[in-house]
Amino acid sequence: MSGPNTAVGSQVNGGTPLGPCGDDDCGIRDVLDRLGDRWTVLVVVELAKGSRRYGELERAIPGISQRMLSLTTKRLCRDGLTERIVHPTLPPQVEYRLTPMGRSLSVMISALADWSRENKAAIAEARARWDGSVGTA
Amino acid sequence: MSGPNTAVGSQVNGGTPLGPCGDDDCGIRDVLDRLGDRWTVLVVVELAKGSRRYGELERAIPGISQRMLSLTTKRLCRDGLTERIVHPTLPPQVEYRLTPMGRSLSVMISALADWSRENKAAIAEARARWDGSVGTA
DNA sequence: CTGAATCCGACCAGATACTG
DNA sequence: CAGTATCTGGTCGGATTCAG
Repeated sequence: MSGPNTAVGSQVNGGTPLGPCGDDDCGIRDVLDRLGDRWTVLVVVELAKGSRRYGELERAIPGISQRMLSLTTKRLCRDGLTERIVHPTLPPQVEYRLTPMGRSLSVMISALADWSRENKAAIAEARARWDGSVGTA
Repeated sequence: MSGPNTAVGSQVNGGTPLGPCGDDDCGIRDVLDRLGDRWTVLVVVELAKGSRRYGELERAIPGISQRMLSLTTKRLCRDGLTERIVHPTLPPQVEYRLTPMGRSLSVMISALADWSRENKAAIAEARARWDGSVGTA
């Protein structure tokens, strides 16, 4: 997984050199603003397992408040990443599921999760080392 | 319900089914907390192009304050994603560069940037459609 | 059950001024 | 040039309450 690149001063991938727009961020922020919040990623991960109802999501994501779940699903729907299917039953049932675009995003998130797992220990170690040499003085 | 995931089996990727830990987020948050803030990603992207000095980063990332640049680089160093090389010259020069782990992260970010570019238009369109049907009434 | 609305605290981030 | 310290404000997120 480690970058096979040899030159530090060059790009790290061949497909997109991270900077085809020059100094611009090319809209990375657009995605990160969405992924940056506390819950969006977790909701996408849960929906990647299959369609879920409101209460199912609430129970599947410990700690999320109704407010944040509502806001998060609404934003995802707004951006075309999820669908909201209302079953006119009694009591009402609402089903959420990823759109094809949402599913493609979940692949990105999955890759990020892989990276996280692979490097979590190394990060924790580096952090401990830094804290030890700086904090203790 | 405790385990509704058993009968779903609709994962979107084969490598890692997004949920090998059951109900846990597997530390995705650890990465997202780092990537979530406004500047970390931009700094990593800039450093992916090559080593940079403090002032170079400041100029390359329009809008970043000295405070945030300082905090961001410090956090990246702490997590072992960047190195800080001090040249004992006059005036002092400090060079920042990605570590191998940082470079591997920049690959993830690059993939995310690719996704962003590919889907930005679709997101904007979906958002406009949603705003049009909901906001306008 | 599925939300929306409101209040409120916590944290992030910008501006500014100062130091080595 | 390369930071740090302090003040302040805007936004995110939680708890509660109300509604369809």
